[in-house]
Amino acid sequence: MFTQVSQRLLEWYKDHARNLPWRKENPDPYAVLVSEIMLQQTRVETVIPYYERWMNRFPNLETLAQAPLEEVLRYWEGLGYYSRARNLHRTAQILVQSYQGIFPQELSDLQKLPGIGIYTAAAIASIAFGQKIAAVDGNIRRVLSRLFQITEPVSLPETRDKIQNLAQQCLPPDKTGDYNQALMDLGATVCLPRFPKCDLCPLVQLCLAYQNRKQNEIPVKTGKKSIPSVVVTAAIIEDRDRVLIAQRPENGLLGGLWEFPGGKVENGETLSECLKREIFEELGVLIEVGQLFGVYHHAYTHFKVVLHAFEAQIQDSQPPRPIQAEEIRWVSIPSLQEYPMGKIDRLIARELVERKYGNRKFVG
DNA sequence: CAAACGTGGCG
DNA sequence: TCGCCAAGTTT
Repeated sequence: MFTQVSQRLLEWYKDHARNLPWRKENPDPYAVLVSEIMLQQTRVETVIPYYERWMNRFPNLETLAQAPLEEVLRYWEGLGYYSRARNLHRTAQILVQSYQGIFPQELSDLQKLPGIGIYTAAAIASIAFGQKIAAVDGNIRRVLSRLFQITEPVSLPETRDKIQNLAQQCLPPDKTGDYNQALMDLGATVCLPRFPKCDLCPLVQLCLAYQNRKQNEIPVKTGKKSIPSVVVTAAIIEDRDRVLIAQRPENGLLGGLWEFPGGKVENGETLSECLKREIFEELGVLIEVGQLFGVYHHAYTHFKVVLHAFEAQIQDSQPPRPIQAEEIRWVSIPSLQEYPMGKIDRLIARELVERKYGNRKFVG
């Protein structure tokens, strides 16, 4: 049965492999690394344009290692999970400085690099170096849980171990990179989360879930907790043609990105009181809160936010200083585009440009 | 080891 | 509007 799986899979892959920009006859380990990191928790269609721009600007380990982190984050902006970009940058520097720019081929060595966990290490080792290792991602967990009719929740560590072992048992003697990618492509194009296309599946005759008509009930997921909602304020503080932005601490949400300063509304506070308090705590200055600039809704992975942005002016003889921020800077409105930002702050920055200069230039 | 960590698309 | 999902890693 295990041999059948890989044989049918590899046969199917010859005709049905997706044509993706990072897939080459002899894959460049760097290209595999970049694509794998970008693809973590992120759709292929989203990644492709980012990958193309990235490889154009940072075509190899050396250019990435030498680039300033700020520019790296700017190229990553919009992809989310920004620690991936920082870790990828650090990994490039480590490989250049400590490995003479040559990738280690062993799973355990790869996994020591920042941002490279068990899946990514296995993907690089198999795809770029032909190592005999199963790389098991979300797609493959879905495919194999159906194929072997695994009814325990796939989120459980024991279940993951079980699936990892099954994937390893199905591993062919060679072409392990193709095997791993074939399983992923099957999951992405045929063995879909909802309404799998079993009539197109090369493994349908082997699939236990299909035989028992359970393909729509597997994989089993555990219920998720509901996520909280928070209200926050932000200040657009202008001084002549400059606006004040703050850089978030390196670790944590949107780490290292720039934003319009502000923070969470507390117990029974008005929006205006909140903003004055936050700016005093963060920047050490008193402000006057002006007109409402806009209200923005956004959903992160583990909470929702409603952000109220206000225009504001400093009413203080002291200049602002970075108390909680990594750094603060007065910048011209057009230069806002050079600073990496999260979704909401980028939207505010763009609206600021439009209101100042009309819908002509500088946008995007 | 459960929780933190982004964003866009879809029903 | 809303929940769920998508090539995981780190703490």
